[in-house]
Amino acid sequence: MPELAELKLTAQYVNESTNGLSFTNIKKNPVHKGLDVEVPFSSFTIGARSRGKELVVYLYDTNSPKVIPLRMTMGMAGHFQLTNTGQENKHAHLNFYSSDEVTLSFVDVRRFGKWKIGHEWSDNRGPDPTTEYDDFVENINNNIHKKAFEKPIMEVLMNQQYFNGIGNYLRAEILYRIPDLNPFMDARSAIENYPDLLYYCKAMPEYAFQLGGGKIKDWKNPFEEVSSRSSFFKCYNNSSMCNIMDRNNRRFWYDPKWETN
DNA sequence: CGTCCACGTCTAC
DNA sequence: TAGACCTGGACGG
Repeated sequence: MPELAELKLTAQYVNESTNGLSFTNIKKNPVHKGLDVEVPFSSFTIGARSRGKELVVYLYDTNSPKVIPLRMTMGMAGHFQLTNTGQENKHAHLNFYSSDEVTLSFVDVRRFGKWKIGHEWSDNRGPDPTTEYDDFVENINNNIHKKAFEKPIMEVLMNQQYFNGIGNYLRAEILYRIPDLNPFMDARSAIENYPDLLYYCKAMPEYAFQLGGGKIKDWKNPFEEVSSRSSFFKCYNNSSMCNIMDRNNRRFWYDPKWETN
């Protein structure tokens, strides 16, 4: 999916693009199998926050202090787009109609994104390593004795219970930035012996955010910023690096010096 | 034309 | 631990 940095940019985009707008209803595209979203307010404003790979859109009643959260994930390609009403994207699957001739759409070509009204953050996902760093570290330290940390660090970095927001490109770029760490080392030893590792789980997504997001083909940066992709991607999808399919069938990119035969 | 691949979960043997 | 869920771009014949 869009990973942590893209989620953060998405929340920022929702907030900036809908500033001053008043919404009247939310409609699901009938081709999508997801749940319908009924908003019991005749008029509402919206605001978004991200935490790891989740996004919550808050719906604020114009006529009362009531607020309803809408929990979302972006799947592999989900993003938001503000268009003139009637000009919505072919793959717009949730449309937030405003009374100002514009519509905010959740656009998701592959329809892997999900949503659930009335819910905030999932409790099976850990703290955000960028905005809740101390909690993120504590959550790992409190659980590091568990069996989950006996797996290779390159796999454990994708476990959202502990590394909420780290995805396939971030794990590759994080591990590549720690030259002495063998990415196939068990996670417990890796975390105990390479204290930089947890810090990089905060620093790398923050860096990607500053550059305007990962800039991978399926994800459209809503700000259209010109970012220097090459300064971020040193390993992921780089043909001079090695890659293998991991136990979860995701391609892991890594430094050839760790090549396993 | 066809096959493979993609920033992610999910649930069913 | 496979698949299922999806579309579309890249690339091969």
